[in-house]
This record gives sequence, C-alpha cells and structure tokens, in this order.
Amino acid sequence: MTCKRSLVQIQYRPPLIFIGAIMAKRDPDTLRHSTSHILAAAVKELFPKVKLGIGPAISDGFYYDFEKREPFTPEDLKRIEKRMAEIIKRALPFKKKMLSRSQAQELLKKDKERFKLELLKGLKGKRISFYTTGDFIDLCKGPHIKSTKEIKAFKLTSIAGAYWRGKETNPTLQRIYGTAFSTKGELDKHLKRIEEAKRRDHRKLGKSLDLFSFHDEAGAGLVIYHPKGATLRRIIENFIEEEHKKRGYQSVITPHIYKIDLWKKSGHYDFYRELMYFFKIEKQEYAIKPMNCPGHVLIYKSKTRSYKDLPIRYFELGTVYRHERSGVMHGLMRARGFTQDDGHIFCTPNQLKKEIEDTVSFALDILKTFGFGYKLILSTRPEDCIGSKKNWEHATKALKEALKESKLEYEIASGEGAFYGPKIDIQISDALGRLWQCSTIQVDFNFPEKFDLSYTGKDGRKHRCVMIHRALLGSIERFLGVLIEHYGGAFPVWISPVQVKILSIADRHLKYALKVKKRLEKENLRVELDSRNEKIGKKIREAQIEKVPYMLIMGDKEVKNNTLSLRLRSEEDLGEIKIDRFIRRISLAIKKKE
RNA sequence: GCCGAUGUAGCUCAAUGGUAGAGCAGAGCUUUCGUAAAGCUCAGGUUGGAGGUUCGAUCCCUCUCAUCGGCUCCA
Repeated sequence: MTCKRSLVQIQYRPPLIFIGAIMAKRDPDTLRHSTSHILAAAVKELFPKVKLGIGPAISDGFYYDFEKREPFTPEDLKRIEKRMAEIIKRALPFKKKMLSRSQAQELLKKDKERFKLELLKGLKGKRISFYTTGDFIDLCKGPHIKSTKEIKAFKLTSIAGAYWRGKETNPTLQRIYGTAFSTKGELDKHLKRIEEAKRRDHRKLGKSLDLFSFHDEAGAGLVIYHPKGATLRRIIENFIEEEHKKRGYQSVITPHIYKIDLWKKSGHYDFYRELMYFFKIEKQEYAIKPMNCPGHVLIYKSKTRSYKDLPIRYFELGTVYRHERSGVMHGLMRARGFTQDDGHIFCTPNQLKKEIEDTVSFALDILKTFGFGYKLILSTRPEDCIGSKKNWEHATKALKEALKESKLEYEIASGEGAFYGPKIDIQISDALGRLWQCSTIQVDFNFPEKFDLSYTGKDGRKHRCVMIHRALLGSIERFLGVLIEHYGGAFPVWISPVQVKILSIADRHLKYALKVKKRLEKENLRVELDSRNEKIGKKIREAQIEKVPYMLIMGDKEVKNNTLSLRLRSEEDLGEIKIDRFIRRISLAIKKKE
C-alpha cells in the first residue's frame, strides 16, 4: 500500500508543548504502519468480502479504510483485536515481494480490490512492491518491521466513516483507528494522556466551570456565555484591543448586516453564499455578515487617501455568523456565530513586507503571552484564483521574506492559499493534540480591485493599495476553547473569572470577611465570598473544583490578628498573611500574567 | 452535508413493551464547624420533538432536532 506524506497527515502531529506530550524516542511510524497491515489481515480473515482502502501511520497511531456493507460494530472491533493478537503471536515475518505491473494487476483483479487497483494506476515504475505477512498480501511501498513479534502493545480505538481518498463524491469507507507501541508501558502512557485530554475537554470544563452553554432550542453552534465565561472573554478582548492600539491600529465598529448588493460587490455572494444567512425585509434583501472586511473597506473609501496616510490599520472585534455544515460543530472550536479579532491593513506594495513581518511578530507575542506553541504555514497560489501572476509573486515573496527575516521556520502548503491571495496561518493545538488555526494573515488582491481601493502617490497619481486581512486569536471562541484546554480550566490569575474566593468559617466571621472583600474589590480584584452554612472542608473542595487561584480562609484567628489564611489551588496551605502583603502578591502575579 | 453512535431530573448516570430510580445540585430544618463532600426531610421527569406499529411505547419503526467520534470544510 502507499503511504502518502501530506499536510493532512502532518495535521495529526502531537501537541507541541502541551501536557507533557510524550513522543516515543524512536520513530514509531513503521511499527504502526505494520500494525495497520495486521489489522487489515485480521479483517480479511474475519470478513473475507471486505475490500481494502489505505492504511497509513498517523501521529498517534494508524488507521485502515475498508469497504464493507454492514458497519463494523464495537463488538467487531473486539473480535478484530483478538484476531490481531493471534496473528501477532504467529510471529510472521514481513516479506517484500516485487511484482511486475501486470502481475500486480492480475493479483488485485483476482481479489477484486478495486481501490488498490486505482492506487496501482497512480503508481510509477515497472516493478511494484507488495508486502506479505502469512497469507495476507498488500500493495505497499514499506518499510516494515521484521516480524509481527515486534508489536508488543496495540489497541483499536475507534471506527469512523471516511471518504475514499478524502473526496466527498467518492464512496464512504469505514475507517478503523488504532495505535501501537513497542512497549506496554508506552501504550498505557498514551491511553492515560488521552484520558487526561478528555478531562480537559473545553466542552466539559465549560459546563463544570459555568462558562457557557449551547441549547437545542437556541440552535447549533451558537454560544451562550454565562457570567464567568463573559468575564473571561471580556478580559481577553480588552487585552487584545489594547495590544492593537499599542501597535498603531484604530478601533472601528461596523454593522452586523448589510444589503445584499454589498455582498455581491465583494464577491461573497458568489463565493460564500452557502455559508451565509439571508433575510428579506420590505422587499430589501440583507445578509448577516460572515466577515468584517466590507465595513472596513467602506471606511477606507470614505475619503481620498494619500501615501502619507498609509499604512492604515483598522481593528474590530467583529462578530460574524457562518452557516457551518451540520456535522462540523465542535463546542467553541467550531461555532456558527463567533467573534474575530479582525484587522485590515491598507498599505502600499512597498510596505507589504514590513507589515507582514510586524503582524507575524505581533501574533507570536500574543501566543507567547499564553504559553502556546505554534506552527507556521505559508499557503501559496491555488489553481483557481484571481489576481495577476506578478501580484501573487510579489506577495508570496513578501510573506517568505518576512518569515525569513524573522528567522521563523514554516511549512509550505502548496496551492492552499485563498482565491484572492497567499496567506500565513498559525496553528496551536488543543488538549487532544488537534491543531487549530488561530492566527491568519492574508494578502488580498481581490478587494482592492473590486472596490477600487487606491491612494494618491508622491507622483500625484492614483495607485492601487494592498490589503491585508489578519486575525491573531482568530476567533475569540476558538481561542477560548483552546485556552481552556491548555490550562485545564486553571487559568492564570490575570484572566481567572474569579481570582479570589473568601471562605468564612462561621457566621460570626462574616463581618470581617465582607470587610476584606470590599478592600480587595477596591483593588479591582474579582472576589467571591462563600458565606454559606457549610463546613470549611466543603467550601475548599468546591473552590478547588472551580479552580480559583487564591482561597482566603477566615476564622477567629484571622479576625483577631487582622490577617488572612491563604491557600492556593495547587493545594498549598500558606498560612496567615497580612492583607496588604496578599494584595502585593496577587497584583504582581496579575502584572506578570502568571 | 456524509458514515456510525447517542439523547432519561439542573448535572453524572441506572431501569423497563404495562407511564421511571440513585448520587450530587436545589428548598426547609438541625448543626456554627479550621484546609477536598455534616445529618434529616421535601421537591424535582409529556424519558429531545413529531408521527407510526401496538390493547398499551420511554423502550420497536419512520422522520426531525441536537450531541459525540470521524470524513469533508474552516476562524
């Protein structure tokens, strides 16, 4: 079988710096790919009529695609797993076998392996390599482990549907996912990591930390923020807006709906209609904005611009709605309504490189503030695109040079650019190691043409300006989702919805507790008081579960000494401390964004 | 949108072709307590929604909505 390396596979790479992700020291791909053969062999033994797709190694394991009328059940999975263990026990060698093209074709035809035949057609060369393990034979370029004995620990993890060769118009195959390791310990570690990731799932934490909710009756993909979630979001929004102001952006505000004519002019009506929400009032058709660009463009166009004005940078926390297909929603990570930290830069072609460079460094600064790892991807000209070749080259070169001068490593996604220009995407990963695109920096030739965006040059003539679309967090929703999983809900103090929880021991301590609360609120701290008639143990337990960074316990001793007893969510009991000292301590942590 | 699974109290889950139960949360009472869960009592449900099969459906079937795992798409 073939094992195509593509960006799609790279997407499954393990998290960059998260939760101590453990990569096996040896490259485990060969082991996993070999295990996928054993999976196919077991399926063939149990279900001889099944046809084979492909079975590559992916970052944490492998999969194999099968065509089978009846879906695999979880029970089937267990049976297959058992048969795989038997095959492995047979200690079969992986043997390479070179066949001529006609021999290969004959073999696959005999087995009616129509997908393999299709793969064979796409292969170059006269001799085609196959690998055998016992009676099982598979078209494959290898390499493989020597013997099935080397598979010491494996597990089938899930079943899912997948299109043949990833194309929607192709038949749906059934994909069995699994993973394999060279020791049992590594497998256990891996499974534990998955457990931990599930515990950090932002959808779960969003509920238990009372941050946000979704409702059947409200609609799929529409986030409803609860007080604590709203607080968290506002802090991030204020932070990001301030950072933009520091870097020469001007804040603007634009409407949520526009007449359909504007969307026709911008091209969204033609290219983006499927994803847009439309409505008609008094014979006038409107659409809810899926993007913020048109508004910013109208501001630019509201007067003539001189080269002296450029670059102009507009910023808006713009809420957009996109009708995502029903199967793709994923908590905050993929919603139908979301807010972008959206900015547009209008500049001269000569300014392009510098602007890109600054924007990339801006994005990385922001990501570093939250301790994220990241990956840069440069997407180049797709087949179907607008704009002259010269423009594309200029822009792509500007992007490349900006990255080069910033000494940043990046991958190239050839032909993956938007139809209107090349882009740099930055991905960060969630608890399960899934990468999410957050920052995106896109050069656009389309808008400047369509809206005739220009400026007057030194020569007194009109010149076409260049437009950059960029979002650093991407969508606030997605970023929050990743953030929740990144911190496992234990946010640094500066963004914690509740920074301090005061826990009073008995009713007679309430007055003092209230006094302390007032004092802390005067320092702009977010404080809650738990004065319920409950035991201190219970109050602590609940504050721990809420992951409040600082707990202040107040009883007779503290009232008498005019102090607080400080406990951290890391379960540290730090004992008594003076109020002012505590304020200094927490203020410093907030300032340092720890 | 596609493949598959799921949907029972606010939350986590149990049970059944004869209209459902537990723990936590909530309310009331007792208790005023020192670093991860005090006790008692009460209340809480058109079993996601619509239709069908059946004497009878929460359970079986169809449709629909939503969620989950993927595919595809994407911020």
